[in-house]
Amino acid sequence: MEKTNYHHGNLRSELIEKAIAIVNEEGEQGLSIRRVAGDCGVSYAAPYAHFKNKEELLLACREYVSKQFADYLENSIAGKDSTNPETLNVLGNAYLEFFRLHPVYFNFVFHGKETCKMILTLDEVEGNYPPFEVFRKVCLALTERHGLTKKQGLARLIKCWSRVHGATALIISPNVELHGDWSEYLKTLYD
Amino acid sequence: MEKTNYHHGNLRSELIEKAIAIVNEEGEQGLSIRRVAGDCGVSYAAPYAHFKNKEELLLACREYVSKQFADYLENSIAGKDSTNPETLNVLGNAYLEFFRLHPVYFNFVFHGKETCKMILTLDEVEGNYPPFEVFRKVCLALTERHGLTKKQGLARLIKCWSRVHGATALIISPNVELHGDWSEYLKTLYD
DNA sequence: ACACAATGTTGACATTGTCAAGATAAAACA
DNA sequence: TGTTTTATCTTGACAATGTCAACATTGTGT
Repeated sequence: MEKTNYHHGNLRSELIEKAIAIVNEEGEQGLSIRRVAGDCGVSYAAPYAHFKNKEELLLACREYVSKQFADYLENSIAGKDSTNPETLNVLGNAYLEFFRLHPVYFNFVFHGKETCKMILTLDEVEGNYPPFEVFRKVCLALTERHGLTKKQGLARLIKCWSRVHGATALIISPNVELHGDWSEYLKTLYD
Repeated sequence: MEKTNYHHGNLRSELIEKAIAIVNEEGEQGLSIRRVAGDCGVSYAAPYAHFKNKEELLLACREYVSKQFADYLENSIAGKDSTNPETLNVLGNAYLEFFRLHPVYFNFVFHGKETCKMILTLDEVEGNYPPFEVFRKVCLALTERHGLTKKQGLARLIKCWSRVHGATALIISPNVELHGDWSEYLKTLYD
């Protein structure tokens, strides 16, 4: 494993990780296939053995980050009661916190075709966007527990996601300036 | 004006318009300086007499679109009473409608540094983001008319913008799929 | 041991952003 | 008016990049 350098052995994964590292350091516009390849110590065309083109690498990166995002959401409510309405707030806060920790990810992930494909429904859908799934499960539990209709439950799910997303977009944006502290407005934004 | 082709006479404006046309037809990734120049019937380096670099052209385009956006918002409430709370809803609907008419603009405009710079305040700020200004004025009138504090008024402004933005992001996204009609959920999203 | 598939390398080409040097027209000025 | 200055445009050049084709190397299964 150390004498031969010809076969990397783990290239696909490392390409994704190095690409994400670049996005974190310089933003998406600093990312080139050739540079990622270089960072992996591999020639500039090597990535094409693993990804059809740049867009596919980006897609894999967005999926990778989305998985991290979903995990972060899961962890925030680990052990909590899904039928407690408060849990939905915890989830919302985690949503915001994740992008506060990684501001670059917000535009990176929610941008581009074929990314974050999500079907807005209370029912389980194979392959639905993982972060959305976390919200969906909580909302489903809430809905069943409190005897709401599917339509009411879905309305709540959509409302919650939409509001948290909108608030995050505003709070995270480097172009938006607030004189004062966001915490004073958070409650208004969510509920 | 027709015999000489050397000097275009209106290049800066036409560059912006042709660039926006390309964004509308093929999205931002299909836009190159050289192509825009070609569409204007001018050589590939001509744009550099008007814009320092590609980013400056993009910036001008985003400003151009933002102005259209602000005009659209203004028109939606022309002649309406700013002290009527309903006017804020009208504005929110116009926000959504604008991006329904031009879905590409949503990511185009709200993306990139130095774009859509806005200062969240109820007070007038020279050069604040024009579309935001429309919302701000209505909220200010509302605040004064109903004897709210500045903080309450600002909270309302932020809440409104944030919610409308979040809802629009969801509704507009080509990656989000809803079984059914958005109109059933709109009321929940806004209020 | 051998054939095949997976993976990696180099060379090549088109596209693009950007600059420098020079051409041309318009505007300012004497 | 004729000249000079400035704004605008053209061509040529270069580096970075995405992508492909041809070939090299390694691992795998028969």
